[in-house]
Amino acid sequence: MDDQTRMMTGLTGLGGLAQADVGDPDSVRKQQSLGQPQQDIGDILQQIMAITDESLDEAQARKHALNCHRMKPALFSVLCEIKEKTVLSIRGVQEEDPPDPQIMRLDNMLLAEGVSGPEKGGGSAAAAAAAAAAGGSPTDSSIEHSDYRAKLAQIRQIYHSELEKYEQACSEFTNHVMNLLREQSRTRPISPKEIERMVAIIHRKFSSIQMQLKQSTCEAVMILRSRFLDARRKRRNFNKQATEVLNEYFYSHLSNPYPSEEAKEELAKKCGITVSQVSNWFGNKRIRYKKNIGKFQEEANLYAVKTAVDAANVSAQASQANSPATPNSGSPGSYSLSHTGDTYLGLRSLNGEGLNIAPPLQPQVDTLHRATHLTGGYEELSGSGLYTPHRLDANSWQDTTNPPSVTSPPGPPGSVHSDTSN
DNA sequence: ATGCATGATTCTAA
DNA sequence: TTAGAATCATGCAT
Repeated sequence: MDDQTRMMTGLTGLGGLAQADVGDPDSVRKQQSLGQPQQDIGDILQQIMAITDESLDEAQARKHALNCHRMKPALFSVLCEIKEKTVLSIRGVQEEDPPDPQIMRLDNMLLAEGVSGPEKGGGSAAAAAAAAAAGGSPTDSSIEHSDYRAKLAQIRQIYHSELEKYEQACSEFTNHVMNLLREQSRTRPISPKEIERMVAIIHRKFSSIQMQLKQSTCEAVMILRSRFLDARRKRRNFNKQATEVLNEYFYSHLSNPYPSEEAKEELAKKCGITVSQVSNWFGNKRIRYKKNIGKFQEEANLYAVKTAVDAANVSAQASQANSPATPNSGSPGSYSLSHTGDTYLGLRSLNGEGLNIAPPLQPQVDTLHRATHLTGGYEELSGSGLYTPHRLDANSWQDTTNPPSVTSPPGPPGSVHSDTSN
């Protein structure tokens, strides 16, 4: 502060000199003549030296005298006006900038991710949904989810503490500058508008720092998301029960393994997975089955027998109950929703003789048929009158590249069951 | 470490 | 939009 005061005093001293010269026609003339300027500069330097020799009290007194000069406010106000009209008006045009779209984007994103919003915001809910959609067993996903939330909370905490720091630093700096300018406004013309502008400039500088913080926070969240919620990374095998349910459906609908939306929903519910996962599973299953029927033969046999037994049990129960109701209603292996007729129609159209089977029975029939052929057993079932032992070549979905029927697999030795029914 | 199994994604065609 | 096909990335058994 001492230096400043001294400097200002020095400046006022110079100002005093200048003022002494103003309006003196002689001085102008003097400067025009050669040799005179050096003389003046010498004088000024001498005076400066004299100022530095002044005591602090003297300087203070001079400053005070200047501050109390009756013309000072008027003079400063005029000078401020001139300043406004010249320098500041040039800059003023570009100063009223609209809210930065970049920072708005970042804000929105942080809000969506639950970083900048309320504590238990939509971000974690979105994360939960994403984690659930990513699949895996519920336990696993909940573990992953809590881990994800912990990390997100960490990011959030860092973000907020940094933001607070920036805001504090910003307000501190602003206050400091404002005080400084107010102090200086006593010794040089500074309009309140100018202070305002200075504050705005400071805020802009700090907001650009804030943007960097927001940007890096967004990046951190993105990385976290991709690491924790990227489904590919998080692939978990479905549990045994789910796979069993899906396989059961697949092999019992082998002639047309395209579950309807309702069936998919039911399967998803049963397996504790999403509908899209069911779709993925069937997509993968169909293509892999088709590519290598031989490899899936054993599995097909297994599920065929299993479903056939179930079906037989259900039929037996139904007949025992002497009820005309649909035989598979309420059975664990039944998918009544899916029997909307597509398979049935397919069977009818492809089987020249026409089948006299009610649609809900078709899967069991399908399975029974296959079981009969594949295992060489269950002949008693095939002759039960429920089913006519013609191979129903309804599984045309396999036709494109491979021999069509499950009952006549191309590869495996030992299973030379040619489709005699054809 | 390696190879196979498997769920998910992406691209294409219908 | 959906299924098929290819591919990726991970899980798991060896």
